[in-house]
Amino acid sequence: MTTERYNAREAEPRWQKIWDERGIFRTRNDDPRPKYYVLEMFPYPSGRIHIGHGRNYVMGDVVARFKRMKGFNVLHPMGWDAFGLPAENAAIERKTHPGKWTYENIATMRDQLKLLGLSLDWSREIATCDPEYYGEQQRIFLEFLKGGFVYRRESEVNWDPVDNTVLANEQVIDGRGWRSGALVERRKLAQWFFRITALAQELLDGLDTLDRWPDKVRLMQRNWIGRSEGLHVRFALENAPADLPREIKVYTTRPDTLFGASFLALSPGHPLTETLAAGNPALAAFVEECRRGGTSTAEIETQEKMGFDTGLKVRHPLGGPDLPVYVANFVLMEYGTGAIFGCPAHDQRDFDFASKYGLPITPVVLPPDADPATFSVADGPYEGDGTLYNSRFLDGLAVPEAKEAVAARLENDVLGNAPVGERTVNFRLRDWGISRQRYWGCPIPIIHCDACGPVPVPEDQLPVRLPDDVTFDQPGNPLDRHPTWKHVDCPQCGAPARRETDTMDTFVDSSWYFARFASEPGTAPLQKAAADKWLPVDQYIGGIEHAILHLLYSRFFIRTLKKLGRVSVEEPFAGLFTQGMIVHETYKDAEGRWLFPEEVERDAEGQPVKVGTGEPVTIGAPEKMSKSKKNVVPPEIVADTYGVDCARWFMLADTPPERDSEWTSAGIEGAWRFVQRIWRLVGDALALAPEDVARPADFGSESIALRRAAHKLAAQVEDDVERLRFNVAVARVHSFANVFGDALVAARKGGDVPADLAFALREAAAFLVAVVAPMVPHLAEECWQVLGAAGLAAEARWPAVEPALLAEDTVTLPIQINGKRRGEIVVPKDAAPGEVEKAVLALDVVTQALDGRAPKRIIVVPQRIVNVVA
RNA sequence: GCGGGUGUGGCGGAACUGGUAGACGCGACGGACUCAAAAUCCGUUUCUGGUGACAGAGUGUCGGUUCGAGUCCGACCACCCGCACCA
Repeated sequence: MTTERYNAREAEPRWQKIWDERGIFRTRNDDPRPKYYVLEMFPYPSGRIHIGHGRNYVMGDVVARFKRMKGFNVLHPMGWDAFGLPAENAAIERKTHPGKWTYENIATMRDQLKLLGLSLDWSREIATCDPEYYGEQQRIFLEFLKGGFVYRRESEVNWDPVDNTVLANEQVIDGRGWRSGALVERRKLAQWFFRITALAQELLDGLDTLDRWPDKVRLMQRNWIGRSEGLHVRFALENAPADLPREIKVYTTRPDTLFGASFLALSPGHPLTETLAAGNPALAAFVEECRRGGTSTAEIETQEKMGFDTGLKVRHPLGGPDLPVYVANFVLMEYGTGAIFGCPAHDQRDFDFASKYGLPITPVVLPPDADPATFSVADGPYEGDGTLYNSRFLDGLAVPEAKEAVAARLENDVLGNAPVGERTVNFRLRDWGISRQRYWGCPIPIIHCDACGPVPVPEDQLPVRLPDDVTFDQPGNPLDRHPTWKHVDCPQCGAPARRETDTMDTFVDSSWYFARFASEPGTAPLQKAAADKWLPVDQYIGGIEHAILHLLYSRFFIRTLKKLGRVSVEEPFAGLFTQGMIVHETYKDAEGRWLFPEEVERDAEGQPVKVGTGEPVTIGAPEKMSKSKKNVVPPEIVADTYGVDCARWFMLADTPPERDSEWTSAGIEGAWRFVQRIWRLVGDALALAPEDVARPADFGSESIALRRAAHKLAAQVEDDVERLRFNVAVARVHSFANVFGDALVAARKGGDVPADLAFALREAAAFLVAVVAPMVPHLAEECWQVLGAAGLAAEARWPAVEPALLAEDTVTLPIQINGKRRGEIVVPKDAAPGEVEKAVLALDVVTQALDGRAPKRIIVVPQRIVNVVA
């Protein structure tokens, strides 16, 4: 059989052009079919993509194409997360404009994505740096402001004193500015915040409804939100001067350990600390020392507990001894009330602190089965459950009961004119600071007036556009030093005022873009009807690195938009999938310089050497593809040598999609062989059954066997793709190809092909092509055409499976003797267990094993297995 | 430190709610076709012993539940990820 090779390089652009010309991936909102919204996290236009970026787009594309075949009206859009710092860096380094750089990158990357043959509706493409998009975002900001979801307060930033600029956290390396190398300072600036904490409980509860999210991501969000239940306890200050407050409020989740308290500690940022420090240079110096303490994780981890005794004392609320008040470096201002009581016997941090400063360590919780006479915490605190002792009225109570007893008691005690204790729910989640002292972002639509304060930009003046005439030759924010941009009159009183020069965190841009895709091109960016039609996204696909921030912010955004009546859904993403990365070996030459994969070849002995020079090359472990390590594969090279269908097939095969997958030349060659094999199988089938045949009434056994395999394939792959188990789907296609290939060999040997077999062969070919169409769409079109099928494979329906062909009438049961497999037996599918038992006992292996004795027991699991216990 | 996950041939990995471990692919080896090569096709490929039919062992380690465990339970080891002084 001679069939010409499938020429991907020629076919792929041809079919892409046809798809494009016929606009078959354009989605209409008035299409009456049920909707399905597939979305891959949109990319940042950083320059060029490599093949590693392609994996999630290909996965999403398989889902999109599959769902179209299943009869859904599919929305599968693409856009650009186009604001952000790299554009400003590029502007500085290349003396270009961030917008120009960004749009050039978008053009390049759009072409690269198109090369992959993705079934995207490009008519809905957006870039977040488009004034139409960010103008709507400014409108949303003002609505949030009106609704009480935005506020302004002082907050610390990283300040580079040499470059005179604010640094993002990732620009601070070992406490120094990444560009200047100067020691970074903490400075307070007035900044805008989204009140995400107001929705903390809702966002937590909502996780329970997201049953198509990975448990891992839900857990990460749950921990991030960090709900805890505890008590606010007000401690009365004993010997405080008149100008100080009368009390200190602490938050605790362990009120049961109150009798074990030996000190109170304030955060260095606590208002009382600041008041005290104002009159106490030694304390002021201590606070300063705490503040200098590094911000990096390693530094915090190793930082020693430090305290400063204020000399103040507080009264114990339950009548215990008075407690000293310290300022301590390990107490966070941002969590709880910024003040704690320390119980060294039952908390590691308090234990460390008390040990260092010689404070009493009194155990009050006795572990189960411990002897109160001998139990000691000298070696370390006990943080587990147990029974209270050394605790007066709490003695003998279990920890939860003791918590309850203290809460009940303190709620009724009064200090001043309020209860001493108050039950509180606390969250780790902080409000979302969105102010960025940057140019390339969405301007915050506010005008600052000396008389009126911050005033919203009036609706008819939106969008507040970024000025184009900016320079990056000096440090700092170009918006701030622009000669005219920020000087405007106050919309309220008309007096000269200043624009807000901060722009929004780019996480704001990505918190609603999926809603923008819902409205048709050329219409308002956020339309309720359109958003309600399409949201939530049915299948969202992206990297695990966005498990918390992007996904949590988007959830917050959609919930808030719902409260403001802009959308009707509460959750943006009904289904979430986090795909693994593509990794690749790394190569270094003798001087330790990184090499591109195409610069490396194998010499006669199979040793890796540098192309041309033959010098030896060291191969490093597979790592995430990255420009800096040069272990990248450009999509163009793959497309030219093998075709993108091979790349798509490779990215779906073998490795489960949630795991990292290694790109290898052997792997892509295997994909290439299989793509050719499908083409050959279809050609061979057509050679044997050139004419379209009507469905015969009866089928011979070979035809039935082949049809069974084909129908089973369609049913199984459907199930696999629904569950995003692409690697398993690929394996099933391979298996079927083996069965199909055998059937073709047999048919060729058999001489004339009868009508029933001809039908079965053509059907098998059509099923195979349809089933692989979502994965290798160009090849599928080519096969579809030679099969003479109507229309495009991209518009075909998923094969209709005949249930009768899936049902087997006999079943092969393995026979175990004492749990070891010793044979098998073929029985009718619905054979009665008694019948099976009788047949099994007659088997040679069984009679030999029993040797005349009666079996102790026989377990017959219908349609599964038989186990004879001898 | 806390939380979560993973561990199966030379490699990537299959195995539905406890029921034939190793599907499928890669690699390797042998063979066919060919003047030769490429391509393609066929066969073998968990380990150990045996020419062989076959026997034994085997899913990180140790133990348990069960007629039966990769799957469930307990303890441990290794690696990966997230959070990290959150009171």
